[in-house]
Amino acid sequence: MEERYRVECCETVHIHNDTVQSVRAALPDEDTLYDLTELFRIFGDSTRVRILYALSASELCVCDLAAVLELSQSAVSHQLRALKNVRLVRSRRDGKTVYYSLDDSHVATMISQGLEHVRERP
Amino acid sequence: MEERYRVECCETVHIHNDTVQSVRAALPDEDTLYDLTELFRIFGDSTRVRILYALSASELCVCDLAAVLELSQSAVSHQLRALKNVRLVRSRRDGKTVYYSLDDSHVATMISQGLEHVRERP
DNA sequence: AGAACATATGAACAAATGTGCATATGTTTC
DNA sequence: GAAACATATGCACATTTGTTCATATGTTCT
Repeated sequence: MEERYRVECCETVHIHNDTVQSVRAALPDEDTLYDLTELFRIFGDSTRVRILYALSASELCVCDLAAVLELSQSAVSHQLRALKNVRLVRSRRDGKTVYYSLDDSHVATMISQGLEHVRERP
Repeated sequence: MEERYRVECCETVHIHNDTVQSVRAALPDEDTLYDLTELFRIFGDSTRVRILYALSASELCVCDLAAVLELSQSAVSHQLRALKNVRLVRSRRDGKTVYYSLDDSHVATMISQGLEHVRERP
């Protein structure tokens, strides 16, 4: 699925191969990059962003979330599982009810950074 | 595409409707939520995450990026456009070459928060 | 034990999306 | 102006992915 690439860039050498080499070296190892990608991939969905934002306001159970976001219980539950897999949220059970909340401070930071970004310019 | 929802949550009232109401009120307005979602959606792709990470190391031209990430010029260019649309990257032209860099500090912060997150636990 | 309720999950389908191909645009050099 | 090069873009297609439906699991209460 991937076109063959050239090690030298742009055929000519007016841009240094050194840069390409050093940036390549600066990339995290493949596992870390995979995890990072997976994290942002899970972050990158309308429903999940809304879930995360709601949870940044308050711990909520599945049913509350479904009500807040006007989604089916099943859809919310599926998405919560995905969020939990990358540790964006955590859960605790209280009787029949399962409460979800943001897992750690990074999540809240990312959301607030995102908000600042979109609010910065028209 | 969306199941009808209940305003009261969980049929019974053991979880307060107050919470649902207040969380709903705490959600950003629809436009902001749309932009935030769009931002994270663009963030949430393997190729684009790698592009952003590479750019966090150094300003690069399209061709350099293609070489660094071992992707076709076309694929990189398509993704750069998407990244530019949500202002995650910016570009400057120098002759035939177009250089890309991260747009602002939020982007770098989000990446580093993401990295910290994935590195936190096994 | 059985009924009622909250949540989780598997399968299937519709919709969204990334990539390659071909080609267009923009810039420099001869 | 034409050729060469770097980048951009429209289209088509294969893959991915979010939702629904039906059902399973887990918990409480009588």
